[in-house]
Amino acid sequence: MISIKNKLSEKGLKITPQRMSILEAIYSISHPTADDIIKFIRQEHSNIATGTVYKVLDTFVQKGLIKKITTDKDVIRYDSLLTHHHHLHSSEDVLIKDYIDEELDEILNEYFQKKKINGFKIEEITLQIKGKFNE
Amino acid sequence: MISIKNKLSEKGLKITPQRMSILEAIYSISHPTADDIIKFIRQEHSNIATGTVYKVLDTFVQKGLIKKITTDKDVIRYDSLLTHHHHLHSSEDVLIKDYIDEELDEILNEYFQKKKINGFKIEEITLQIKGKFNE
DNA sequence: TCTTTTATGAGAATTATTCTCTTTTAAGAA
DNA sequence: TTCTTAAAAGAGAATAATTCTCATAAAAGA
Repeated sequence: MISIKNKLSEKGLKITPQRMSILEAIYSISHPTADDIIKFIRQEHSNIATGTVYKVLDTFVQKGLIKKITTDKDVIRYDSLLTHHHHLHSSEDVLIKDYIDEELDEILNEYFQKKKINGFKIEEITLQIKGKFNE
Repeated sequence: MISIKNKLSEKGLKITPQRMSILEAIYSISHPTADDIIKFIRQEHSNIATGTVYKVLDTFVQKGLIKKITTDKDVIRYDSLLTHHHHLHSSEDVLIKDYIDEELDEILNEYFQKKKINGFKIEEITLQIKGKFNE
């Protein structure tokens, strides 16, 4: 809990029970939607206004505490893993898993160091790897 | 126009004025949203029901005539470019450009031929390349 | 403890999308 | 060409996700 408070104050955010619950929820649920977070908080703790959740999530994204993930399949999801990574998307359902691969990142960096894209300055490369999870 | 008809009948789809307009719109607008398509058709030609547009877009995706693209920023967009490619996403606005790079695809294929991902069978790899477009 | 700024709550509003059901139409058969 | 029928389109209601508004509450520093 102390570390959640720290994460908020590190970013200059006021510490409120709502923000702490939301951040806890994001750490507890894998790639949650806003609705997942609302349900989690309402079941575990007290009530929370949906508007608050959306507003706080925006704030967290702005401050770099979490990231958005998008898929073809449904609404926006949030990701608490901040180290650079990619995503494995199930082609059959909604499942998403994080995929960390520094060797791959290295290869991509080298590749795009040589091969410039005309009129475009790369900031971040994320792979959407679509496929099938077995068992 | 004949080629649009052909594209529909190739996929076993009935040729209707609505489907032709929608397909035309997708070819005319870069990475349109459903709403972009509706506006385009209503300004150029006749009226069309929004439900029809959504239904037809789904059908087209199902049949492989177009693909969905997602961004962090807004709603689902559609892509008429069918050859495998990646996307350059502006970090400043909503602009998306197609990025075709067969050399890169080759490198990725080779890489993942060697390095298997445990419990996952890759079907398609798409890069989301975020950055800045300079004029 | 007080003050001020910022956050939260409640619910209305908006937006995107889907659904339902009736009417229309494309396309192959006669 | 006309007929038949399955499939598509239309209209608009319904739903879902998200945003907005504004009054109230509560952090955090003075």
